[in-house]
Amino acid sequence: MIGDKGKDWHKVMVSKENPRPGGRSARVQAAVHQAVRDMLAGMNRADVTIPLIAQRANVTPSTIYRRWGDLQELLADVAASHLQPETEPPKTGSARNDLQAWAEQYADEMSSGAGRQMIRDVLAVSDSANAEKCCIYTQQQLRVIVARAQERGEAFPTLTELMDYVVSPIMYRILFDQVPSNDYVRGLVSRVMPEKTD
Amino acid sequence: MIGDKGKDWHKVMVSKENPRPGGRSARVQAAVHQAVRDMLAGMNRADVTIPLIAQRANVTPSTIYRRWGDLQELLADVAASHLQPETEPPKTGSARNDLQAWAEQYADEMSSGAGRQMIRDVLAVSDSANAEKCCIYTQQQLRVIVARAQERGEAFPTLTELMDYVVSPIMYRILFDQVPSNDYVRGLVSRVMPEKTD
DNA sequence: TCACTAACGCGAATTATTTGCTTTTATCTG
DNA sequence: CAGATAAAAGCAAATAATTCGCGTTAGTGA
Repeated sequence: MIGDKGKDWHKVMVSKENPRPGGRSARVQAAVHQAVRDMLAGMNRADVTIPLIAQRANVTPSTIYRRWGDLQELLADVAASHLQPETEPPKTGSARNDLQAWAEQYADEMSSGAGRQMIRDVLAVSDSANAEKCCIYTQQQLRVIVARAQERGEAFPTLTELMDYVVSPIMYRILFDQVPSNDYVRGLVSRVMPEKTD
Repeated sequence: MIGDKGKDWHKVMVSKENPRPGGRSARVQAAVHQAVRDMLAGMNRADVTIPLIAQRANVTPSTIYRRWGDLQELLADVAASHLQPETEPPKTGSARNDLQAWAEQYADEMSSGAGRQMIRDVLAVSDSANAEKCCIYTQQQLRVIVARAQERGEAFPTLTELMDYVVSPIMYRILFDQVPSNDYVRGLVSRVMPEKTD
């Protein structure tokens, strides 16, 4: 039947999400997220409070408290949803170049003031669900590059090796040390690639 | 002159510390830190508030607000001061074993509930001074091991390699992924050591 | 269309935070 | 070893954030 009038496709689609994702609830979530992003961009972090966010989102503070609990959790939620990459790693000539380009961009994004802060926000919450999400996003990106290499028959590190020897050092430096330079990132890539002229 | 009665040696010693570290100020700091540790150990994290800490430390809340600003900064301060190792890495037979033993213990400590939480506390604050402290502590430990290897003339990775390929992957997993197993840590150590029977 | 209820809004009660002022006491000077 | 000085602590009132009970709105399923 063509005009099936599907009566419950969305019920299935979102079955694992919030029990009542329709209309208003979704609007509130969007408005609150947007308000947080705007305020984070335009003012001192310490001045961002839940009452202010609520005002800007045209929502009652108690709504935010009931849905998110406290500011930290809200910030972590917003940060995690922005750490999700929206595009695949760009294709270059080779898998190796794909990796290098991806790693440099990853390091750049995460090193920026906004990126660093988002990571901190995600990690600040004791429930590590958001942190794991970030890890999974990264792995998804890398899996694409690994798959391309396989298709072409190029020798390539495993996903685990990439996480351990490229992603981890970048993230450690961003969090604990000074931000990684492009040269540093290129060095990490060289280290995990099978011998090559470089 | 022997009984020099040095009148300002301590002024020099602590010149980079708080401007007034003597007596009362130090007592307050100790009492507050102790109160935080006790409460963190014995109750739900979400129930730890500054007024409660103040009560337990026999101090006025405003004292804490004035010195530390907010709960996050206080927790970060307490966590950082406990992340400082108090002993040198234990000596085993070889530098390689020193490294392996140290890495396993490091991973264990940091993976524990308390350890993870301390790291999160340290990272949660935007001023990254505490985070850098942690990094420096780790490097100090590793430098001892590297120096021992040099003394004995053993081939050994550089400090940078150890940070990038042993410490970073451990920390990444603790923060974003599942906690590293002992086998995993041993694998990391094998990877950075010059070819060996393993 | 109607019943049902999750999620929101409202406002009062509670709790945390800020702030101006006073008091204590570490540190410096003579 | 007295003062003198001022940093840090205490106190309490004012402000702001958070919680909570209860009534209302509006997705959802029949």
